[in-house]
Amino acid sequence: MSSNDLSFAAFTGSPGANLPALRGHNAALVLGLLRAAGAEGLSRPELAARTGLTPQAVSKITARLRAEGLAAEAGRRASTGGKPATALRLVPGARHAIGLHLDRDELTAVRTDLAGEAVAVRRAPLAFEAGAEHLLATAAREVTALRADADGAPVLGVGAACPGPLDHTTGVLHRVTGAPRWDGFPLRDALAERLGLPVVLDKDTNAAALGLARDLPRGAGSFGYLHLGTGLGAGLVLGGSLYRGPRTGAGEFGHQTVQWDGPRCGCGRRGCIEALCLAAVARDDLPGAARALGVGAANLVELLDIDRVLLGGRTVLADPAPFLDGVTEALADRARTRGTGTGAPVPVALARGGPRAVADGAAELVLAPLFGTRGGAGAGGAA
Amino acid sequence: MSSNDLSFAAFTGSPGANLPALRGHNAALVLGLLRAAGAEGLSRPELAARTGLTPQAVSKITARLRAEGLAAEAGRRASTGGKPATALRLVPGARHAIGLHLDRDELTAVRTDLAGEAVAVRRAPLAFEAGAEHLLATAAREVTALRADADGAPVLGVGAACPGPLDHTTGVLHRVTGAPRWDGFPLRDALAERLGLPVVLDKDTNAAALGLARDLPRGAGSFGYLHLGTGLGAGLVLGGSLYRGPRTGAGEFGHQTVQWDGPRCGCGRRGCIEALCLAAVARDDLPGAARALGVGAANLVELLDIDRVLLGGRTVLADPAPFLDGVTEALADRARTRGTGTGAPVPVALARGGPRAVADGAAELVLAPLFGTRGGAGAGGAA
DNA sequence: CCACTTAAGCAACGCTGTTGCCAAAGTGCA
DNA sequence: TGCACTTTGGCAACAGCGTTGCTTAAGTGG
Repeated sequence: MSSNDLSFAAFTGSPGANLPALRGHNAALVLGLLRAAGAEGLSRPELAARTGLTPQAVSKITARLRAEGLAAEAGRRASTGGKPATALRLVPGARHAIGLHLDRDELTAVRTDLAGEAVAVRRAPLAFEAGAEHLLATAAREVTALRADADGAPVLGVGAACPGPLDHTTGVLHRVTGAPRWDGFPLRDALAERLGLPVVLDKDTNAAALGLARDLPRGAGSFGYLHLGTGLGAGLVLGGSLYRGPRTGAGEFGHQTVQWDGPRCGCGRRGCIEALCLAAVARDDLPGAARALGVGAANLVELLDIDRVLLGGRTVLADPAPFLDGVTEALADRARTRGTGTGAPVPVALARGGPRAVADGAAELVLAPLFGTRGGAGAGGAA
Repeated sequence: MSSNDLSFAAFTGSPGANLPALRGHNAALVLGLLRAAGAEGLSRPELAARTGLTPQAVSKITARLRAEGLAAEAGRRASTGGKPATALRLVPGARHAIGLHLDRDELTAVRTDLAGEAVAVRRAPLAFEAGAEHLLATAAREVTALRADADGAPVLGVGAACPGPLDHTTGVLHRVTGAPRWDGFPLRDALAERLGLPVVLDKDTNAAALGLARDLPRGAGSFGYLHLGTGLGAGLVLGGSLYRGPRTGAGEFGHQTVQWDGPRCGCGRRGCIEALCLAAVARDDLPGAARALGVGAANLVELLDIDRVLLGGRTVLADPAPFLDGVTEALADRARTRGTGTGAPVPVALARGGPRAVADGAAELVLAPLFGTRGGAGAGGAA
């Protein structure tokens, strides 16, 4: 449909690889390294060393990227005994992406550059339960406003994030809690038609985790993003890429049992971490809520050998300290008693982006394919 | 080191892809499809459809595979209105692999063909705590015996599986429970030198899970393999490939908290699922043990959106029915209360292979790279 | 018997990264 | 100041990948 001449969607779809796929893979790889390097950029020899490609291949690839306007030269490096190298950097403004966070009561829309930095932000009230027309109209209005300011740089597409459950691959909503009429609604296609742009849909927690994964080295590193808002969910980044599970159902962190003879949860079972956590929040016992969260975080770290735990969501952002302390303590306790690996406890931090983490991450749904960041091992096929 | 002329380790190491990597990728892909197709094989047009490659490319690739002796023609298909297609199949006997299960009190060694089917099995008593020389000597004796019977087909290497924790990437053991002297021992390299073959080392649960992953369609499908023996561990297959975590620490299923005010576990914390489960086994309350296992399985399914749960390990194999029933019931209960996705409960089954599951899987550690089966997203890099 | 369909290989081709070579542009020692 | 050395990076020729175009083989069906 849309005029996206960047055919970088390497190794997508069918598993067989041909020359265009090879080219796209390497181009995305180089572009991803340039993005991670930031304004200082990377020299051709450095790119060659990191990719394993020959310097000559890197020269050809970067020449193509420069011709497309995606990369540019950025000064010279100090000499190391020979001709000084030319640094190459990403041209962030060459393309833009739009991220939409469709929350229950508010829409947040951002326009970001290629680096993923937000260059424009808009907010609007939203009543998710009010139905499709209201949502589509609001989204269209905000996206149009964001596009009006763009300085000619093409907008690649729109990433949309909303509370789950939903199916990322088809872009269809399932039973959104508190809004049963949305069940089965093809939100992705509806948005794409209304906005006239390609749309990618995902859960809010997944989008946020994908955005946070920008800080990781390529293809490595893992973390769990725990999101405590009106509910409790998680986004999992394993081996450098977002793990969605076959039905976009991964990250249902809130209904794990941590006290099997505990109080009954809304879901019908007992001792769910979400019930324990939210009950503590309701009685203003934030350390208690953090303890419950910490038990779940420890289970997560233990099961998936995760490097890092990041916290976010409205409830956490309103008063981060007790949550950070409580979860840190739970993981330190785990490190003391078990001491797997180095014995150093897994670090806990507040997720970058604050209240904009989900919207920023939603834009990343569009950008990630350009940089070869696999946003989802396990799409789960038929047959 | 060893003369492995099959350079199919495509896209290994450095992320940059070149023509040999492309070729290796496609060759492994085709070989993997042929393996999955079994004795009936697959025709060239079918391979083309499944890979997305052109029929001509498939012809070239399969011609190379036939020249190497890895594939062969296998009769004709019925005509569909034109020239009948020729079926191609894997030649299972073209190469062999050896799998070693180094358990605390017993060694199981298998020699398998390319299809992963065991063609020879040996067992020997083993005292893991007796130290390196005893272990290496026993392993060398059994491997030599297995190789003696091989009918000239090259043995690609040895996969070795033992109780964790250990580091798959370096092949070094950590603190094996009950045998502290093993801490830091480079078992993989010691075995490789003694046996004169390439060796891959992994946790027993990971090996078993990798072996079981053979039954999945390529690149899709996920399951958790729960192994209840002297301890309780798990192997995770996500998106069709084994997930080890950055430090080979994933799958530490036993020390997840499911009753945070429960009885104290050997690890120092409270309410670990392993403690609850083994205590129930000790008092011959298998349904109780199964219930504890079921709670953990439900947490796992919920968190990772897993397709299937497989059970194994000595304790389960000794009397499978109560465990299958208990875990099935726990997952059915979860499906009733939550009903994520289709609402159908996640199926539970006994892991294929029985007492040989780990040894068979260990051989798969050697075979998997030939077929492009990614045995471990997230090897975790430095920097 | 002949038109049609499907399978599979040969030959030419475009394009990938690679290799060999050389000019450019620095450093560092005499 | 000058010369040897190192490093960068482009040009040109090349090997090898899957692709395209065409031909032959081998069936089905009216």
